[in-house]
Amino acid sequence: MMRSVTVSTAPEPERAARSGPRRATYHHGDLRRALLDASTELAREGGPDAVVVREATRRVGVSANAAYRHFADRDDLLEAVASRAQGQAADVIAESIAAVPDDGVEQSLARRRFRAVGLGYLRFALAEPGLFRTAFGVPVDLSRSGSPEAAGQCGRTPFQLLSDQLDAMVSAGALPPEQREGAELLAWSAVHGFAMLALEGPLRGLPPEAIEHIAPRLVEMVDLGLGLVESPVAGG
Amino acid sequence: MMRSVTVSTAPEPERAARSGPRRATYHHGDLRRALLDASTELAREGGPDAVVVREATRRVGVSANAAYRHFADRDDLLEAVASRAQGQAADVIAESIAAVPDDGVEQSLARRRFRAVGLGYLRFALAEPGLFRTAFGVPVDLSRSGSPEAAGQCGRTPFQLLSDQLDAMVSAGALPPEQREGAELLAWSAVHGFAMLALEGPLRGLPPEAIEHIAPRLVEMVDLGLGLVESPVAGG
DNA sequence: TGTACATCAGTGAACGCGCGTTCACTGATGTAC
DNA sequence: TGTACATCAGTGAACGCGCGTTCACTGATGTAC
Repeated sequence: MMRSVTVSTAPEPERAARSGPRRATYHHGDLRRALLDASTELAREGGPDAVVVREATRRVGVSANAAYRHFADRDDLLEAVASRAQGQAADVIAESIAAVPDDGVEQSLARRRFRAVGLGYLRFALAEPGLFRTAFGVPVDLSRSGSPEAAGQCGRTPFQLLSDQLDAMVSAGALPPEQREGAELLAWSAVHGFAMLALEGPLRGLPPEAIEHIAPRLVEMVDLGLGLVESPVAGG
Repeated sequence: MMRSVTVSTAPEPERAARSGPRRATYHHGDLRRALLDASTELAREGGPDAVVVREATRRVGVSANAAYRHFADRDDLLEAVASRAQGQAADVIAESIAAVPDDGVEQSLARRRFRAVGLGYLRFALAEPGLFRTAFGVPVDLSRSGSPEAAGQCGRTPFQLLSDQLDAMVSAGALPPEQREGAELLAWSAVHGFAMLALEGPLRGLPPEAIEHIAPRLVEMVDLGLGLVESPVAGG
């Protein structure tokens, strides 16, 4: 249930311009987009470290310095790729939410949709490890987690989708309002940590079955634990 | 409560040999250890990527290739540093567990000790971000999470400490035995994810107060959620 | 205790790599008149 | 519709950097006799 996810790297009809290493015309036409496409593919293949100006320009068939007409520096390019990757994650999550069948019970529906956010997040992480690490591993602060650049075709960012479902949980009475604040971070931490441990951490060698077995337990733990959290405990 | 942690980088009395950039004698005496010390310091300052053979040898005052008498290659060195860093994490966690006061109620004690594992993990992560990322970000499989090299002075690895406390929870009746299997991964994921989001992910900008506020809620969520997890839900 | 010699643990120089970025440049485009 | 010219979007070459790693070497050490 967590394998066959297709994430289109370049949904735009711009591929023609990238087909050959040599362009017909001196001017490229849409170099910014082409570089972004190529860089996204690099991220997909090898994560954030694989986003390399020279390689991206090489793939597009353009001189290395041409990139600097469109991006201030490598970091600028990388951030653009990260935003895009977040958008793709958002679409997988949105799809996961939309796939939840409506059983007519509001509270149950809210719960299952909430869990679908986590499962979608993990599905994306495991299907596109490189993009995932680029989307959520590159240090970009929370403020950008709500910016339009990081939104998918669904119009929302992953963080927003999570917030939406938490709000819905409260509305449906599945989560006490006093537990709502900061709940994003608690939920996000759990799935993010699992993804990181499984992708580049000590769990890297874990067989896919084990991962698929754990994922639903993890989101269940969050779902159930979230509503029970009391006032912060002093000391530790 | 989560700030003043002192982690000694080189607990051994070998510092004398490293004092000057030039040794008195041609032979170093304990170059392997010295390189490990220097590399650990590099990791402490800049994470795994900062572990660089040339810089380590430079700091020790030895030619770059001398390192290859003691480590097969850079990766070999990095793995040794990662194991050491895991050991240091283990000691912080062990300390955190030991600091839990005994109130005479077995179940409560087990719970608070279990939470102390998570809080200790986060304390280490925030106090020593570079070492943390080296310890748990470098892809080393789970098998090594139980190896002696990754143990601290307390004799246990972080993973083992976590397992120990989960076992104690079951013994104390704080965790149903049928939920015990795989519980390490659920708990670990939550704190690991929070640490990663806060250290190099989108939460990087989060103020320390926010982090200290969330940490106890997070481990509480895990503690409470863990015991409630039912049989895996199909579909999603 | 003295010495020959194998072995160990360093050195210095170099290789090849790929990177980000800057420089002065030129070909293509589009707009004003 | 034709043309002059500013602007835009590329090029080619180069700089400087730091890295991991290998080579042939030599100084220091310790052991057998």
